[in-house]
Amino acid sequence: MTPDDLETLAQVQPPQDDEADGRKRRGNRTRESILDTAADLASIEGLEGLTIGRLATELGMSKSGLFAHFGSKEELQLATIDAARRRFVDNVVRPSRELPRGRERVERLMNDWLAYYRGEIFRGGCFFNTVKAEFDSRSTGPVRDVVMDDAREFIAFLAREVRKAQEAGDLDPSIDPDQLAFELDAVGAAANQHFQLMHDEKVFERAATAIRTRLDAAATAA
Amino acid sequence: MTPDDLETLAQVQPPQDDEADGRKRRGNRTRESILDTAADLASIEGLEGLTIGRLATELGMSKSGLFAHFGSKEELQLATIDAARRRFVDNVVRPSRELPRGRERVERLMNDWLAYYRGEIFRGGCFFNTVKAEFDSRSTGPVRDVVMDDAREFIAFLAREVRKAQEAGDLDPSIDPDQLAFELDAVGAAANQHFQLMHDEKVFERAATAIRTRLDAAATAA
DNA sequence: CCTACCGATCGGTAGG
DNA sequence: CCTACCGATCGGTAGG
Repeated sequence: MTPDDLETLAQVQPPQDDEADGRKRRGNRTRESILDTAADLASIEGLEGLTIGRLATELGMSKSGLFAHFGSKEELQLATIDAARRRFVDNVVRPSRELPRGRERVERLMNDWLAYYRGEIFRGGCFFNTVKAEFDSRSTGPVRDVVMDDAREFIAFLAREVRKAQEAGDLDPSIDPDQLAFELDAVGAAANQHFQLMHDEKVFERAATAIRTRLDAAATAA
Repeated sequence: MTPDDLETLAQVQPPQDDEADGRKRRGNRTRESILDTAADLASIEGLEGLTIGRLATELGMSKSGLFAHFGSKEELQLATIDAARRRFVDNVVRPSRELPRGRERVERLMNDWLAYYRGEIFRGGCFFNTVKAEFDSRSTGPVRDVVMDDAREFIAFLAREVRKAQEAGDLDPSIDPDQLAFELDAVGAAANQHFQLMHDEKVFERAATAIRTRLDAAATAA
């Protein structure tokens, strides 16, 4: 459909750094390290369980010193989601871009995704699975809306990659990309949750098997 | 393997009621209604987000009046899980018991499960999906342990039903029941989460399609 | 089942 | 980026 638009997934706002004295630069570096820690904490406790006091303690700074970087807890939550999205894109979305469109790229993407779960790129497992579950039944608000958009966007991204593999002649054009994307996403989320809950690495073999079976069934008899 | 042991899933402790004056009976009724409300709140906010103050307000009683029924927040959390398990068993596990073992029973089970999601039997969607995600990356403790055991037990229950369908000759004996159970569980959990997040009922058609495809592929060519 | 409390922590602010 | 605070709420207790 659209070209290789990982841009929609990676809305990176480059930190401003236009003052010569380096104070803003230092401030931005502090901000980034705050958000990295915040994303790790939130992957464990969620974005509500992420409290300013605990985050400040973890960083060895005062609550108000930390708070000065953000106007409110909601701003902190939204900035944390942005930082987490960058980490997700770097680890899961970007690497497979170097491969040509097709089944091979889809498989690489799935492998990177499972490796990201297994490697606990966030301290508490996938940040996005945690916050999706946290906000899925809460009333609307800016944070919930962003979480929902990201969830939707990732499945749409998977569906686009399936469609490209169909156009490349690797996958049967008659299958429904959205259906396959839903099933792939379900398997990945389940693998992350079971791994976090049971600490059993075998679940990744189960997930890989499920993904392979799904792609084999969708493959063109070439 | 074992017989129709839904007992392991439904460890119902019948309320004691041995005093003639009805005070205990009333107390137990109050306790049950507290736990029903607690399970609904926890399905939205999680078992940590379930605070004694909010629960008391919702029930129109004082914090300490409510607290008298439980010795600690942890006791309240564990009792809430018990109450939620009963509701889950009544709605998802029990109905299909009336069918003979086999593929038909598995399909009935899956249908009841999706109907339970769609019908929002808990106010915030499936209680167990919420608390699994909440506790999956937390450090061990009694609550996390029970949540993990329940998750494990449900997948094992699905696997047993698959095995019975194999023994009945409905499903190919060469397929791995644990693998199929993992995939069925993944699809169900994803359907619940997407429904809660996007409020789109179409996800249940996707889930039903995924389940049907999985069972068709596992069916014996009869 | 209640009122009345406890110390700790929450998000946030004043003022520097 | 700090100290020093605010009112609200947390889990829990004393005493009835």
